Amino acid sequence: MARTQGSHSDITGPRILDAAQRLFAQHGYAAVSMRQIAGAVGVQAGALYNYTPDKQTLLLGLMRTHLEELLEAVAAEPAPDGVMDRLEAFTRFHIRFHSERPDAVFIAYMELRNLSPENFATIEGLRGQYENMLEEILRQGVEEGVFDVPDPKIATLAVIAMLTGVNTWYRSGGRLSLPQVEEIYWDMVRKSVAA
Amino acid sequence: MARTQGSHSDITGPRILDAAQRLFAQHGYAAVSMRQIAGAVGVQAGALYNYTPDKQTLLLGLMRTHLEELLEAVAAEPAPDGVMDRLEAFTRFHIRFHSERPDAVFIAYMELRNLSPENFATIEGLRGQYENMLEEILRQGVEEGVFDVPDPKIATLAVIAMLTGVNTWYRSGGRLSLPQVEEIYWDMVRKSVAA
DNA sequence: GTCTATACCCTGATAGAC
DNA sequence: GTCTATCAGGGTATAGAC
Repeated sequence: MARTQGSHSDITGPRILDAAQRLFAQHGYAAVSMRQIAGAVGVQAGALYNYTPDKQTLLLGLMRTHLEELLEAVAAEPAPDGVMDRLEAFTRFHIRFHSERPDAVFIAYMELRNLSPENFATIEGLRGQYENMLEEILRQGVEEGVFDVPDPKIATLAVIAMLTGVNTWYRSGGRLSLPQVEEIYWDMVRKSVAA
Repeated sequence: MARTQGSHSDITGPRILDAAQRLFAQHGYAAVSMRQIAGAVGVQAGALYNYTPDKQTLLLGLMRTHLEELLEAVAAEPAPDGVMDRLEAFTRFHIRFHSERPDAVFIAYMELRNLSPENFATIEGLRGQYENMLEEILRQGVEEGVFDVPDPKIATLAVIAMLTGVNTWYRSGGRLSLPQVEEIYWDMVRKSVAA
């Protein structure tokens, strides 16, 4: 049933973002209609436009929020002294943070095609900032002789691809606990860049 | 200009598949219309239905063909004797095969959501066959004491995620040649599972 | 702030002429 | 085998009442 009229801006806004994130992750941005999102929230399609100028901006907002939260969270992590400890902290942080937000991660990787060139550049810039943190760890480790990778940039992409791959199979309550997953991946990351 | 009537089944069929693969990879399955595909081929939308019963079957065909070709190609590779050599062969084959088919790979990973449950099961079955080949190599290597991974299944997924990640950045004619890429990744794979 | 109503366009798919 | 024409439905976004 349609609700009666009234002011709900403070709760409708977040509910729209939640519904859009869930639906975009499940069916894909292009396959989800504004009517579906509105239906999930319990309003009519037209009401969505009090909160977003258009569908594209809704997507951009989700992706930017995700990446900004990622950068804030990684900046808030305690940074150990040694490069090996920093690599371990990064690895465990990445797995933990990403496994907690499967929908946002999925969208941030899968829906890049639907961004305008400027918006794409914005998002890629944020992602690049995150990647640079790992790259810096690897570069310093190579300098110190602790790591041995022929190309820190490529090694960065390889490690991140491996770690983000956790999201394709990990489910809370499955065969392996998250600490076990962290352990397995940290073991592989550590060895893969070892001197 | 529209072409005149005539029989072109032998060339139109493959051209439809090529156009669909390119467009699906570029914009996403849901964002591409049958009219766009027809336009790229140079026919009217109705003509597509001489070649596929519907859009969904077009997608399934692309994904199944890709995975069947993958399985055929990996089966046709010479299999070395030792597990270390087999892992190296698998690594290099994977990078080479996937880098040659970026569009098909992209679709096979990104459009799983758009498959019906039965079709999804089919595709996942084929993918599982491929993954099992790597898993077998790792299991045997662990038995022989050549590799040390706590969980061969997870290690398989981790290695494949890392290797498939090449497709997100590698471009022919870029900074690194494919043999150089193979070398970098083989180095990391080898170490990551090393005993 | 939400509703209803609607403009306007595009969608997948089909029918029947050629 | 391809065309034109068409159907029924759904797409984003807006206008104006309340």
